[in-house]
Amino acid sequence: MKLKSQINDVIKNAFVKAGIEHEPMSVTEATKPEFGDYQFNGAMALAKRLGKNPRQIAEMIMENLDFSGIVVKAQIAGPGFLNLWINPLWIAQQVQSALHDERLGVSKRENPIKVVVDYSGPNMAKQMHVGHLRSTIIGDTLANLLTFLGDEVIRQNHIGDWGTQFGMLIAYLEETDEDGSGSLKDLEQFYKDAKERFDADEAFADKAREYVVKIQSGDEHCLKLWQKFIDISLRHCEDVYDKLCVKLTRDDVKAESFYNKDLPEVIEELLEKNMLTKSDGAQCIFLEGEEIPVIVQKGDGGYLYATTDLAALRYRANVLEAKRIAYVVDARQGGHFKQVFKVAKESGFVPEDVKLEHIAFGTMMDKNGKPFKTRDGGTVKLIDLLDEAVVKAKGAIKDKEGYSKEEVEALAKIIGIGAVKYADLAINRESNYIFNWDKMLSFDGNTSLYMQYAYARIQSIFRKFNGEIKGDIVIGDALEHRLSVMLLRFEDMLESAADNATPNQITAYLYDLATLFMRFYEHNPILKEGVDEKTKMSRLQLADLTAKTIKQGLDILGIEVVDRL
RNA sequence: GCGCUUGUGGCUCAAUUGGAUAGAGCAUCAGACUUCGGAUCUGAGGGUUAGAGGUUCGAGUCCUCUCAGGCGUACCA
Repeated sequence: MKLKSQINDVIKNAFVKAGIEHEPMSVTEATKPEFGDYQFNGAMALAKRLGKNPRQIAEMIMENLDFSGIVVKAQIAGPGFLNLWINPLWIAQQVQSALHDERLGVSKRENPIKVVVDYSGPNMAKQMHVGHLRSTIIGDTLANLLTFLGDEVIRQNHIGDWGTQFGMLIAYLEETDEDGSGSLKDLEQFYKDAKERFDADEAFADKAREYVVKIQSGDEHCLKLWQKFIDISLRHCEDVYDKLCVKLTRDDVKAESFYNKDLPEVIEELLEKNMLTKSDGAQCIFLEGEEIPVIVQKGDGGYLYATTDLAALRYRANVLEAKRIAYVVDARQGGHFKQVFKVAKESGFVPEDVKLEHIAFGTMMDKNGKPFKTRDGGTVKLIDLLDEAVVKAKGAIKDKEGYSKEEVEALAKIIGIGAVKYADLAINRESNYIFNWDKMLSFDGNTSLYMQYAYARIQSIFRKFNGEIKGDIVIGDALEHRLSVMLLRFEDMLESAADNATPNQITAYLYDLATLFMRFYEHNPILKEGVDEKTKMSRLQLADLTAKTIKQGLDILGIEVVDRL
């Protein structure tokens, strides 16, 4: 249900009837209930151009409004706001049809496009740490969202599996534990040990350097070791993805090394296009208005990550045929992406009509606003953080007696992981955010627990009712009206969240919806005595669609619901 | 130095992309229960949106300057 565009149509027709020409303008949601359901502010904007006062224009529109369909009432207010009320009968119908639709009335895109979402991107030499959390879950949410809306989403996990450190790592692997079963349990420790060995023993260091060259030249033995190392490291990541309920699989992995064969071609094509300048021995692209060049080839002939990113962009635009490519990467790399995108367009690696986006996000901070670290100053391993979340969630479960031990485990996982994800997704992704266990595991406020509670509470109504729902929805009062309109806004909200890549729009919506439902439920009894059958049935259906919408919304965020908690 | 970015009640965050009296939660205070799950609901206090100018019918949002923080600044990714 594209509610907004339906109301826009009503306005547009009024403009046509009034004989006013104008570029399309959209209504917005009313800021207050007294102002109706939607408002149109265009009269003010048009006033100057038409040489009329805004209230006059608003009146012209109002006189030509069709009040026989969606809109039943309009009112001019203030300098020229046109407040609009939606027909409750129409709303009731729409809610009912949404309830009987698998997609809750959300339409599939008429013109779906191929979208690449690049996210997570762990480094195979190290364990995943908290820095990967945001990319992983924001990216996954965006991918889920676009998939739900009907786009063809290609998830891409651009893992870091290439570079000089792998020479050292595989040399150490060969020396200590060639099958990798034991010492690689903790990658962080493994890396530390290898580095120590590297610094202490000159012979080992030489071997490590030699192995770098050998992998790059395709030496079979070294490649085998390398592959083993990557496999084990990737399995660590998959444990994390699994715990996080993130949908990334091995099929989504396109590692850095995948683009190795393309790198010389990238340089060659840039040469042909006359875009390269040699500076201090390195191949550079100097962009207009940019002080620092993009270096694509080092003085020693080696390639850099800008080169790989260009190769990846080329692949994604031409082979994968993506029309939108979204990089969910830390905001600090903004400069890098700005430049690389520019080069990609200017060189023709990516056609003009392909949309390139850097979905930037801020850093995770501790309570004191400092970057999130362990007590002794190390990076926090993601897997440890998630395990802790589950332990803490167990403490939050009130009535443990009602469940078996396994049920408590399962519940704690859903609650704990959901809390971590929701807290992250609920804030504007571009700002840094402060990580706080107590806040995220609270039942109050805009948290996953509040949402899960709201859902469970509605399920409890249906357990108690345990009958067949029939009859029509009737909008009985202002709260039911507002709740219904909120439910119908679902698609508009999702579209906006998808366009801007802003998961916090989803959480904000869900929170508003749940809050509104709680108020509705407090004031409008459903199963209590004295509620007539028709009203009961109508309210049950509103509750049903609310629960389904919460569930669908959380599902897009990759968060599960439970019937009881 | 240059560039990017942020600054909103005590705290954590919103604000439909320039719209009406800047909204929530936490905390504080005051209410509502023989609970359709009170893990709820109703209400109150708390703001010169860092500061100063400007643009216009209208600015937290756009422009300029100042102050304060964060980040980035050519052969790591």
